[in-house]
Amino acid sequence: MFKAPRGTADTLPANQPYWRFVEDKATAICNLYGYKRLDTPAFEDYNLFARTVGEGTDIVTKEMYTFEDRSGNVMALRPEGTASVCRAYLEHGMHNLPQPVKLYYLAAIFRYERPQAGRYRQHHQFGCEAIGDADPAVDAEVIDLVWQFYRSLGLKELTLHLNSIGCRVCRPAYLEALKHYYSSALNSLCPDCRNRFEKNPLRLLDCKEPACQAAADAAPATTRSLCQECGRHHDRLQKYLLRLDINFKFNHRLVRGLDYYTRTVFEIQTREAGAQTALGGGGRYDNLIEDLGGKPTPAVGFGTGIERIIQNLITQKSPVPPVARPVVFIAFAGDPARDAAFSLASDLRRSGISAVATLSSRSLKAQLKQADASGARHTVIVGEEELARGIVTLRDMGTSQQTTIPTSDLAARLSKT
RNA sequence: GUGGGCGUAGCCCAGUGGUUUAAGGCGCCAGGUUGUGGCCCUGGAGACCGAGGGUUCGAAUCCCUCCGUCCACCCCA
Repeated sequence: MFKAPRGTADTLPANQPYWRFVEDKATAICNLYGYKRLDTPAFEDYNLFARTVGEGTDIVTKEMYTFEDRSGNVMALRPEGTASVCRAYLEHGMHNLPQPVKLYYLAAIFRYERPQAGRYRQHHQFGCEAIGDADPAVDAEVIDLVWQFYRSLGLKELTLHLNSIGCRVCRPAYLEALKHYYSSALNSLCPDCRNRFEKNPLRLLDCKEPACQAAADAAPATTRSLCQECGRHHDRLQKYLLRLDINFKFNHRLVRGLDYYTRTVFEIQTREAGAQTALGGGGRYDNLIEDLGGKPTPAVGFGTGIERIIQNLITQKSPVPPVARPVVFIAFAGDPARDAAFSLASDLRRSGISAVATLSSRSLKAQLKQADASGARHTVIVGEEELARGIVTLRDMGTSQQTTIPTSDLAARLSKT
């Protein structure tokens, strides 16, 4: 028997209400904030991701689905959303539009990981990008958008973590200071951290090893080494967040795992859902567009995981809108009426009334049972007697009240309910 | 990639001192009402007990390997 590939899942009808709910809220919030939808291909040139996410990152080195197509082009399934959006921005000359260009996506994301609670090989993200404006008010708006999105879903116990990791001007000096701080304690660090010390010192701060926690906690904060511009940006962003009444927790150890971030980085964390506390995150990436061959273009955005949101909704027992139910179920009494019932269902649908009918020969009892399970508010019963008189029996499934009405009045009657 | 738990019908699961028609519940189908649902009763279908190999007279049950799944690390959504 075939099974869904490891780390992937079917979204069954029973779970669709959650997906519909989350996607509808995402769409609504984007309409509210003036973000336009952009869909991009599920795979891109390998180098698009390698260059932006970072050659040395875990995502690129061991998590990307990389393959050669039949012409020998090296491609990769998208492991994140931002690079594709930036590629599309450049490809379609969106710098000619009023800036910032505000875009959102709902897309499948692929990473070859060992699955566990809240972590899959194919997951889905809702993300927004505001490209072409360096003002911290844009950072604030993006954070506000995702925060209000979570609120509209009814998510509770969320914490916004905020940090600034500087820019090309001030980060080199900070990294030197960080390495200087760590250099004396190298032997007490975990092997990963010793490796990070050489390859990506910023990630030293992110280590979860208990032995390294103390060192990371006491490490110099990025914000202490920010250049004047970055410092001012960071301060102004915080003022905007206060103005928006959004609480945040300053977290000097928040650095994020993608190389393209500059200045603002943030993450929204939740208590629920096991070890996966990150519901969403993002930040500013002022060099990314330029690195892809465009003019220097500042930008900021976020991505949030839909599976993790749904997991939270479920553990929180949040109610979600139910799926649509049929208005009417068509049953027949006795085989001679089957064809009439079949046609009646079709006629009702052509009038825009959602109708479900029994298609094969079954007892009326079985049909009523199906009608009950379908959730239909009414059941129409057509039998030989009704056929002869040009009427149908209309049963209200809630009250069990039955009436007979002329078949010709049925559509009008059902439209009213 | 590393470590641990678990794999019995669509779902939840009993059975792991070796010999069973592999039990039960939900769901499904049918009947109890030859034109009527949600409750109840009765019956039925549905499992080569994750896969392969081994030990044995005999394995769902013991051993090995693999696969899958879950949880955690790593990393992230």
